[in-house]
Amino acid sequence: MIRHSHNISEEHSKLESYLQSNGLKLSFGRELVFQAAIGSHGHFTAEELVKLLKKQPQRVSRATVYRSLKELLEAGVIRETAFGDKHHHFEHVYDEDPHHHAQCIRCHSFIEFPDLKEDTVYRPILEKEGFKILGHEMHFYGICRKCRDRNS
Amino acid sequence: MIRHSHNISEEHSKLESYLQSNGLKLSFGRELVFQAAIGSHGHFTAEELVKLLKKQPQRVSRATVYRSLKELLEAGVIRETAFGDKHHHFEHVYDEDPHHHAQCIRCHSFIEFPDLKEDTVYRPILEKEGFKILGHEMHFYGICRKCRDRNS
DNA sequence: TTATAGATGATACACTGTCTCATTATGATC
DNA sequence: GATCATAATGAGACAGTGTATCATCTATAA
Repeated sequence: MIRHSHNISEEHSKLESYLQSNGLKLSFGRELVFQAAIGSHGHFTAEELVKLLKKQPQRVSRATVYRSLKELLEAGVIRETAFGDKHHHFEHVYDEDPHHHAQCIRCHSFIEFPDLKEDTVYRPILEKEGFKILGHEMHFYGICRKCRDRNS
Repeated sequence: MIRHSHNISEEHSKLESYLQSNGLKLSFGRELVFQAAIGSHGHFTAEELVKLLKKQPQRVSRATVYRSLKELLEAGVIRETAFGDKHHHFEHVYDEDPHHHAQCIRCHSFIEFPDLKEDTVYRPILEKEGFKILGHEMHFYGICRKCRDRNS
């Protein structure tokens, strides 16, 4: 069961209103980065988009990809998922069920599980600090079933 | 209220048994990295330890620091905390109150807030998957007060 | 003593993300 | 359409992080 709480044009509107309220324009480069991000499945990294957008007829530079990703992030179109490695990981919000990740510290595989709104406990605390929450992620770490079996 | 669920020699034993079961020796370099990691407060990055250990009379190289940190990680003496930037962050397990982080996507500063056991909702789900939970972290991202004020 | 295996440091390296700057595009106003 | 101000872009330089290599050193066992 996939919840279509968002649709693409809704996401696009988010971007547009973010751009407008910051005096920015919906340029061709931004549009392409938006399309690439929305068109992705699962996670992607900035560098993956860079490579992807270098292949296209209408090429987009690294600088633009990084800049646009930051905007998409602030606009709430994508969110950052924090894994323990050196890349920034993103995933888009559209058509995704909110979910979290549990990662195995041995094989680095991860499993996803649905969001159950556990974050509500913390929201008042952060808001009191003046922190504007754009999103959150639960990150469990441990040993996955395969690695446990392998050991015993 | 600080929970002393661990003590230093216990952590040291963890390291020793890890080394032994992997045919490694408790060398002077490893011992120094261990001391530095355990002696730290809050988070630290690999590079911070590198700088710290370069100042000491008994100098330790970058390569050794990175190697040893990986071992401490697998031994369970330190854990990785996932921020969205390009550094690996660590913190040691000994003598720490469980807490979480909210990070600003503009200035990368973060605030900490105490753990409120929100994870209990998810534990049954993960256990059913055969995942052995070693720990978890909540990671909020957004805009901090300073950066919000700066904009308006 | 010798042999073996691990430990180390120096260094080269690849990669990620940031920054600058000169150039180009955009769009509003006249 | 011409002009002007402002934003957008790409190229490339750059700094920082983490990895890999390799020759040398150390420790331990035989």
